[in-house]
Amino acid sequence: MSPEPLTAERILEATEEVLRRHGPGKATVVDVARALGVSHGSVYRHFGTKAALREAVTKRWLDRTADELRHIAGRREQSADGVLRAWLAALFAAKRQKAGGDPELFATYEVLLDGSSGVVAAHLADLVGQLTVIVEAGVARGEFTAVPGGAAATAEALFHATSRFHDPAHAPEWSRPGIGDAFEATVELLVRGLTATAGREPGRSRGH
Amino acid sequence: MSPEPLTAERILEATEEVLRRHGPGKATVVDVARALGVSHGSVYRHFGTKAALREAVTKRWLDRTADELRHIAGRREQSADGVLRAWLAALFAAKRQKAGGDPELFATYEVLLDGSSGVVAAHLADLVGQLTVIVEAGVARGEFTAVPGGAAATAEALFHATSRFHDPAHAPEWSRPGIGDAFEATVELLVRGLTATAGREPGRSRGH
DNA sequence: CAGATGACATTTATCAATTTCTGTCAGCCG
DNA sequence: CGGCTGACAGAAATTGATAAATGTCATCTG
Repeated sequence: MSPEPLTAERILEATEEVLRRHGPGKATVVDVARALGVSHGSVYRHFGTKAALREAVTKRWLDRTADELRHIAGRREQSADGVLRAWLAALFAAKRQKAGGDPELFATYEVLLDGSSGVVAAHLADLVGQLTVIVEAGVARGEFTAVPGGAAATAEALFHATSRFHDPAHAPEWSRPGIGDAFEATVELLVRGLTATAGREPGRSRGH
Repeated sequence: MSPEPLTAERILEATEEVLRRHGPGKATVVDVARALGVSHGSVYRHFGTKAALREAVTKRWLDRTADELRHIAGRREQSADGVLRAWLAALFAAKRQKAGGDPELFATYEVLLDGSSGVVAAHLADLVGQLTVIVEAGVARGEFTAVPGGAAATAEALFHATSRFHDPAHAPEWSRPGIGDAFEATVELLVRGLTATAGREPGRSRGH
């Protein structure tokens, strides 16, 4: 009655399916076990806790996006400006697609996200790391000027400055009409800031 | 037994006090009435609904910050760069102070905020309006270059790009050690983008 | 004996009964 | 007569008893 061996991978697939069917609130590990035709005790052999199972399935979901972006960040044949724009656009597009394509599943993962802070932190660190690579490449070419604090601080600033276009908390805005223009405007402003002439005095005039 | 006439203002003060005492979940309009020594029917004479009362008290709270900032936005004796930096720093400082000074009360208003979407929208529009004034002044002086879309679109981009430092959703991060540097880095990047040489080609190189 | 099972204790969710709160309004009071 | 009251109906929150889920582990099975 067990055609294939019970592997972590199969459990994760079944979990995704159960989550898609029942939603985050009503998906139990008994449901997952039933979908696989095994007892729930067997699931606990692979994932010691329900939270661990949810985190694993969340990680998988996040990694899919991160891997998609990684190869853009690695491009060297293009101007840093172009790579940065492409990467940010791809990030926005990926998130928008996930939110717009299957809203219920997206809502499910939104719930899962704030139960797996460690996984999310790692994901965000990964993305900021990719941005850091892009910024460093741009600085090396003399195209970009990093802010005081270096490429890592610059990447973090870029990431947070664009959070309206990738943070799930802002997902409701992504279907608004002017959002594409707002994205363009923000990216334009940030790219201008990065490509500002290096020799110029950064302007540290204090506020009051 | 009624020393002063029952005015909307007195009700709002009592409501703030009750909210501070009981928190948003357990603050009832009967509590507010009792604090004022009147029946709850009298409160309903001034605020037709509990939601209206909560919105009014929320508006008061938000307006305090907005008014503080308004006079900074109006400064003309200073460089636009300086005004912008001062305004953003004041916004961040005000929010940080509210969140750090009385965390429980801040949490209370956080709950209130997502029950009064209209009031919040108006508040955000007000702040973006102030930023627009600053950007317009900078453009008029030849200090700033707006992004395609004009001063309003630029102001909106600035506002969203700095949301990590004023959106209550990010309040937990405001007590982290490096947050001041992160703020400086972000503002630096944005100001550079605004003050970028007007003659330069904005760089519309497409991603892929 | 590696891997799965299902009975079990403990925690967490569900549901209906009961209480409390919101919002209205006819009447009271100064 | 303008402003306040308090009894009331319907809506929402609380409670406590019941059911279901999580996580453990001695036992079984191939």
